[in-house]
Amino acid sequence: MENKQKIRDILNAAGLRPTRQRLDLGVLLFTGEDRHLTAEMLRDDAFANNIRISLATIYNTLHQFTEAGLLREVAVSGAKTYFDTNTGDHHHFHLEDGNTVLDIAHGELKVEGIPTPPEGMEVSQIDIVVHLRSSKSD
Amino acid sequence: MENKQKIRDILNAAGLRPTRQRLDLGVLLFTGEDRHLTAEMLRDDAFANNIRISLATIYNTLHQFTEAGLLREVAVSGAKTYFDTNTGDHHHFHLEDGNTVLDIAHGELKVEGIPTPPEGMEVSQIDIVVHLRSSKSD
DNA sequence: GTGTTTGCAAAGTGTTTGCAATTTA
DNA sequence: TAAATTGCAAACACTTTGCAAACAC
Repeated sequence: MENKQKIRDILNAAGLRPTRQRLDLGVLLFTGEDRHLTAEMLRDDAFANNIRISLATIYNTLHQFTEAGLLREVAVSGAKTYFDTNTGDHHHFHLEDGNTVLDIAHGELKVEGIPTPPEGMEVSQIDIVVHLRSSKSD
Repeated sequence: MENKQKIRDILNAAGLRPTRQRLDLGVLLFTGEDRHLTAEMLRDDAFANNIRISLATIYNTLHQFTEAGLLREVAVSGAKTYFDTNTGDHHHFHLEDGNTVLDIAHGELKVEGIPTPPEGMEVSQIDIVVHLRSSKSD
């Protein structure tokens, strides 16, 4: 499977040992479309693909990948932490069901007038979450 | 104490019975400056003011106030839920220490180009969090 | 009095940690 | 083989819930 080799390269570049678990998760995360997922979603996905990985390792791996710049943590709302495989500059829709996060295409949304941070502080990131509710008018 | 009467009016208007706990918390929340706080911060604040209230009631009250439109829930990051006594249209700074949330004055920041929500959805709220880190260059 | 609210303790989520066993280089 | 990684179970932080006692109207 050529996917595995690609992931192996990514891990090497990030200085992470290509263990079975990291390779398997890497394939799930970095093959195909960009995704937003929680630790639990990834665990379920792994299970569905007959990959046995403990939740602790899922968490470890997600954080290592994030530290290596392969993922981006997204704080949308509530208790769960989402990880985004799209590390580029973009923002998010968050659905009221509390379980769905979608990308807003880069450029579709812009901030105007970044406010001056308080003394001794600087902006490290700007997160915009557009909360959505269903517009049923029945 | 005239504060108590003001809070009593607010509670009445919101259809909430003016119980001792709701009055006391109301005074803490709606007297003086706008605040951002977690349930635990409010509990500590209450204790410091010799007000005995269980954490369960703090949570209940925060949610009831939020539902009544007296507070606004702010999802900045991490596990804790912040409640903002400023229910107006504004956004937030979030400090890297993970414990401080500050208002960005209304108008200092604007979104340009609100993206089209997916089919059947409509925008219910836009949250902007400007994450800050200390700019120490020592 | 009657329905609402409170407070406790217990249960529930989502996440992290300690550490022995396993795997990688 | 030495160092890094895994997995389990236990610990954790934050929040919610069930229900009897207390309270507001």
